[in-house]
Amino acid sequence: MSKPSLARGTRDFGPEQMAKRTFIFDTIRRAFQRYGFLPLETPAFENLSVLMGKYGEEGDQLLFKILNSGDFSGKLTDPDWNEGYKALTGKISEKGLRYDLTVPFARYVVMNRGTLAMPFKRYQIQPVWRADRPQKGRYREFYQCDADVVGTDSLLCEAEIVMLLHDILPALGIEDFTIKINNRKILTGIADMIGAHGMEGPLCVAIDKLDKIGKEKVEEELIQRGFTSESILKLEPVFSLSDGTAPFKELKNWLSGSEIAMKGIDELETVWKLVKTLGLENARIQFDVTLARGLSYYTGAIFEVKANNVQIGSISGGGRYDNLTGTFGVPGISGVGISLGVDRIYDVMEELNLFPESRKTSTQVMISNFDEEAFLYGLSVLPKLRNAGINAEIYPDSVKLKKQLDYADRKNIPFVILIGSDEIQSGLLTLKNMKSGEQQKRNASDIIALLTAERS
RNA sequence: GAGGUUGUAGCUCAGUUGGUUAGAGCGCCAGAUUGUGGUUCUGGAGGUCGCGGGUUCGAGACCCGUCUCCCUCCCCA
Repeated sequence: MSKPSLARGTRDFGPEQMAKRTFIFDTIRRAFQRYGFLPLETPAFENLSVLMGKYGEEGDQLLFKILNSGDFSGKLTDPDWNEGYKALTGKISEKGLRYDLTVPFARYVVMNRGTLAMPFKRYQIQPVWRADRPQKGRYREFYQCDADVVGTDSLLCEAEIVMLLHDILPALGIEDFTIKINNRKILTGIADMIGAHGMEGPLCVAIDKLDKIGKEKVEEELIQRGFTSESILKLEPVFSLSDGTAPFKELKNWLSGSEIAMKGIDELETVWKLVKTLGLENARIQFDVTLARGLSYYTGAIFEVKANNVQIGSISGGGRYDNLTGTFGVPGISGVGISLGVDRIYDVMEELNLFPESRKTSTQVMISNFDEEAFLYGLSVLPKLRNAGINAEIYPDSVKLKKQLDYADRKNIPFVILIGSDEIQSGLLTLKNMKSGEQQKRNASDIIALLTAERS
């Protein structure tokens, strides 16, 4: 016999936590549906050929791989063992747990492109798995809520994502948040402008840390990553720009020589305009050149949402990807989407005390079980309550009333029906209000009417 | 994957330089109360001290390994 334990980075969710999580899921799902997204679910695991190479090298490493079933090592030869673990992995594992919902979605779109009404809008709420080291707000199994549109380049999609976030987060009580937006094309243009063509990857990683470690440290890191001091000098405008409120003009002057950067700026300006046209006042959107995060497949807009005044990383992220389906052989389908992290939103709401006070119980009334005769009588009342739409249960054992009331108390059941010989004889049951302690004698249909009224 | 930190009852934690039988609060169970929960009082149960090895006459404490929690880096929801 061994002590039970949870796998690293995983958690159980008890009834109380589930009530809160369900509240989040329901709020998000309702919003997704209101914007015309349709539901989709995909398998927990996929063939590794689908997942590998989509998230960069780092991502490949964080994929949970599933060992082939059966005699996975039978066909291995001595050279296989000496080729290193990466080559070996390919020979003993063909499947992996999904790392996000976007790539499985792209796979689905490619496999079903003939039958989908394009542009196709889908939402998907499922867990994903990542084999990284757990930390605050970071788990190895967590839920993502994704909404994506594929099959259109329209920047309305980006604007709608902004709207969607402005619907969902306040509905959850998160009023103080910032949607940071950047565009991959601008980053590409910057890399070109400073004479570091194709190096936007490392550039992004370093720049992204600006607000965390400061300008000097960023410059140090850039040198370490192989940028020339000349390039870094040319990068100067980025630092002065980063906290401006309407930096597009400056940015245009600086990057006028880069066609691709100008296109990126233009795209962002359009998004800003569309958001305004959609009637959103005081949008919590902020352009941030230093926002460089994003999985390797992003090509246009990049989003990241931060809840302010909390010690938790971003609660949402997303962006536009032009060639994700291309990696499955079907190019030319552009997509854009957003992903909300339920587990982090939960942590934020917990930290800010934002969960509405909800009834911790689902049972509204419990019938006591005094003795055999009363039990049988109770069984005849129970279905009447349930048929009337009242959540009801009967205590299953004939034990001391004290114990039964204690159970009701602990389960936060607001009403108890006491049935004994008196009640059976008169047909008037004792309805006890557990909060006030008061009791009244009523017949079954009166009780149903009372409880129904109580519920609303 | 690199570095740091933590682990003692169901929970939160004490436990002296290594020394008898490892403690407290809360919770749990039972009784006070044979038809009445929360409050109170009384009593009780509950520990391979994360796991494995080592040092020692003797280890919860010291050493090594390992797992886990939390944190920093990397990266991300």
